[in-house]
Amino acid sequence: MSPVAPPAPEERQRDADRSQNTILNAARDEFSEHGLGGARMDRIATRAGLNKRLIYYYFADKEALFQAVLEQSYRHIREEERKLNLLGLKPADALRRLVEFTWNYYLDHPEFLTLLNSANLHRARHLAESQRARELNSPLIATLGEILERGRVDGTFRGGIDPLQLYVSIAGLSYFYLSNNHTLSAIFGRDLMTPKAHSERLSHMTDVILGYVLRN
Amino acid sequence: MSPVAPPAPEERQRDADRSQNTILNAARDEFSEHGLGGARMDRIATRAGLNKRLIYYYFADKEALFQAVLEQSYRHIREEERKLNLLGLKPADALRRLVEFTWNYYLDHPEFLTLLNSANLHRARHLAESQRARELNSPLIATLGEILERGRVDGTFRGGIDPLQLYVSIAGLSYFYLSNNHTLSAIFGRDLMTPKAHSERLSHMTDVILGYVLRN
Amino acid sequence: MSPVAPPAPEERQRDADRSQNTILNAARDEFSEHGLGGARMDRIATRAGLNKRLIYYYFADKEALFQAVLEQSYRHIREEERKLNLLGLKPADALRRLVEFTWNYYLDHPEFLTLLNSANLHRARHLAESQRARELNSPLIATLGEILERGRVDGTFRGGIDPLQLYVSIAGLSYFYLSNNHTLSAIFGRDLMTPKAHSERLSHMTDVILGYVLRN
Amino acid sequence: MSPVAPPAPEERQRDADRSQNTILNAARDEFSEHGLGGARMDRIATRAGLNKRLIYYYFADKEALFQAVLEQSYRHIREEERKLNLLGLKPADALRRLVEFTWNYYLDHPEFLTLLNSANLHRARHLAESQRARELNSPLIATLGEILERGRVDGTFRGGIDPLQLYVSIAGLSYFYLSNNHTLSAIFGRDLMTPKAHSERLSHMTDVILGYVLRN
DNA sequence: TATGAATGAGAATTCATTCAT
DNA sequence: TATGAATGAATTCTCATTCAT
Repeated sequence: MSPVAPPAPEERQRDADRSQNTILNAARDEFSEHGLGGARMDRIATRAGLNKRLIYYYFADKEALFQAVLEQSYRHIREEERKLNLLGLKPADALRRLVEFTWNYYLDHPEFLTLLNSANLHRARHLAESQRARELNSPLIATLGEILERGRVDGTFRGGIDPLQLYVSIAGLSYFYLSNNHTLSAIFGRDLMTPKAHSERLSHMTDVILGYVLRN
Repeated sequence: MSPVAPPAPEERQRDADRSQNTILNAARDEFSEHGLGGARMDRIATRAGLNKRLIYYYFADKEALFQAVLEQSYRHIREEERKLNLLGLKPADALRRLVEFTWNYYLDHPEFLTLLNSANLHRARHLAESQRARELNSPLIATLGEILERGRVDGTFRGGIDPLQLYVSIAGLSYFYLSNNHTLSAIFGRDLMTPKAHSERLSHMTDVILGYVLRN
Repeated sequence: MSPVAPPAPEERQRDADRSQNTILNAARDEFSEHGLGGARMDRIATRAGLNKRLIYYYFADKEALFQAVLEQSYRHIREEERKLNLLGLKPADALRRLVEFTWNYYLDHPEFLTLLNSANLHRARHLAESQRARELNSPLIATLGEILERGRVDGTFRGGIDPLQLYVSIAGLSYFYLSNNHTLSAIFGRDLMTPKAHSERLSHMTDVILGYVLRN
Repeated sequence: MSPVAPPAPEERQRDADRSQNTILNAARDEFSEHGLGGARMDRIATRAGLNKRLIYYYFADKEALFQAVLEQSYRHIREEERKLNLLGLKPADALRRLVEFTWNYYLDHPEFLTLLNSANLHRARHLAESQRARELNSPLIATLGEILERGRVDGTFRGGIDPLQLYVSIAGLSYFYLSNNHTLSAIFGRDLMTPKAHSERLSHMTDVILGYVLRN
């Protein structure tokens, strides 16, 4: 007779959830370090400290796992974006805040950048197949539209700015620097990842965005 | 007597060069479509129309081949950059020209973007091991420095702009849009690759850069 | 309800052991027939009746497999040597017995000879890397030392004989004949593998060893 | 017009002979270091400093090359054996001389041992196919027969000794020690290749052979 | 005689995935 | 839910050999 009582159903469920999450995190790390093609199911299992077979129990296959990781990552950044509360700030401050947030998020979540690269290498097939692609739309586009409009109305911002274009620009300024920092460093022989370099970059990007947006 | 003259030694030599080049181009396409991990030596051979063994005859292994492709790609963009002759233009025009060139180059060479992504996924190890990493430094940094200085002197540009920061920003504005166009399109439900979208993007980027650089 | 009881855990475990052993035996045959360089992993799998992938599941690679085979072979001969119980015999009889045992072991285990040759071709690198190299030391050296001492004391043996030298000589007399029997036969045009030839050789070797050891 | 006169026919012949010999020596080294299965045609070409294609020009294929190497090696030891002139010595001295010669030859030509091992691994197929196998028969067997007979007649040697058995024994005593020195050293933890160890071995072997042959 | 280019067959090893329990 | 054993299909890389000159 087993001395340990079998777990109650809800406990088992909790274990299941925990295992799934452990796998997802392990997979996220593996995919972001090696890309989809370079990731190894074996390593994911090892990272998760779980049996490889279990991955297939919860996720259909490598592709589905990658899709799940991608969705999770998008969900996470979207949640963070939602917390920003930009509309409580003056338009120029809201933009400063957004530039700063984008920079810091990418800095703190380098895996997000490489995951996006992988997703694009595969032509976003994993998003196209996702049921929840639309949920992944950034709430910031609408917010940004409103900020730009307010700024235009109060006379501080120039008019005619497409929020999506601006969103892409803000993202691009951080993204390129961080995503390509290895090649940039190798080629320009300059360490781009020191705290000083970081603060210079943030300051530069803020200047660029505000320089563009502010009615001189 | 053979009716066809035997190829001169230089000619024969050129066969080897031609094979090597064919392989390099095929490899560039394969790596850029699938990444380093997803690329298949078999497919490279097929694309090149050459025996797989020959790839190993000329290049040590997959890694070395990737490195060669990367070097070639850098060399190519650097050559094009060199042709730009920005110093013959007025500072503001020179910046417009540079934004436009960067955009068009990335647009015409999507493989360059994905190769860079792969290189960075591997922490630029392939550049670090390259003998010629330094040759790959962009001539534009110096040129950009001179343009910025001239603009400052003639009173059209603000001062204190780091050429490297500006270079990275110009690149980033194009890069993010093009490299991530699949995920962006999937999520925002907007086709970013129409001619109209392209010209809007170019116009936006030019405004951003000049809006930042011009003294009010 | 399944009519067959599921194997107990120890049973299942034994499956793994059995597979490993099957592989080891197949590998031993393949390596001994073709040498390390000439052995084929595919053939080992076929001989074992198991999937080739399984070999890599249990053994890191060809080299590690060879090492495992080598260790197993040494362990086997050492076990047999241990059973000899030479100290229960009179010194001269003990030597006769040892010569006979060595001869018969080599005769019955031709794979041992070729494995040793392979190991030496590779400068015993596989033993050097073995954790258990020391366990493979022959118990016979000590035993032989005692036998020689007893014989010396009872006046039948000459003194001053190094047990290791004698051990090597006893082994060498059988080894050369059996390991090189193909070239010897080809060159001298005499079949060395008939029963008669065998018994003549054994008799000759015994004479050589005793002729040397006995105090005239 | 070429400033260098084309080589005279006999010179070309000399070049051809030289190339063949260079290849044979390179092949001997390669085969003896790696065995037949582990030898690489590429490395042989590199060792020879000649084009790989040339090997195929002179030798049909790898097997034929191995056969040629083997024949050459046998020819060489047979030549040296022929120079020994044992019949000019007293029987016991002749045997001492032979033991010593065998030992030194193996010591100075370790490649001969590994080549023999390879040949035997392949069941002496390469000798069987050789036209000149018979030439490779050792002249020592006859000589040894005569020595033994003289010794018997002059009362120093026991009778009834088979020269072939004795030849094999003399060879085996040296062979095992030298051919297996790596495994022996690894297992017994004793360096067998010091000058002191060598002279002890030679002395031991001489004692063994003479102890056996001498009439009490 | 000599050589650089090229190749098909094969070899070791890897990988995602499934079986059996 | 969880796992160790097993596998087929690749995948990278190697090798002896031949082509073309």
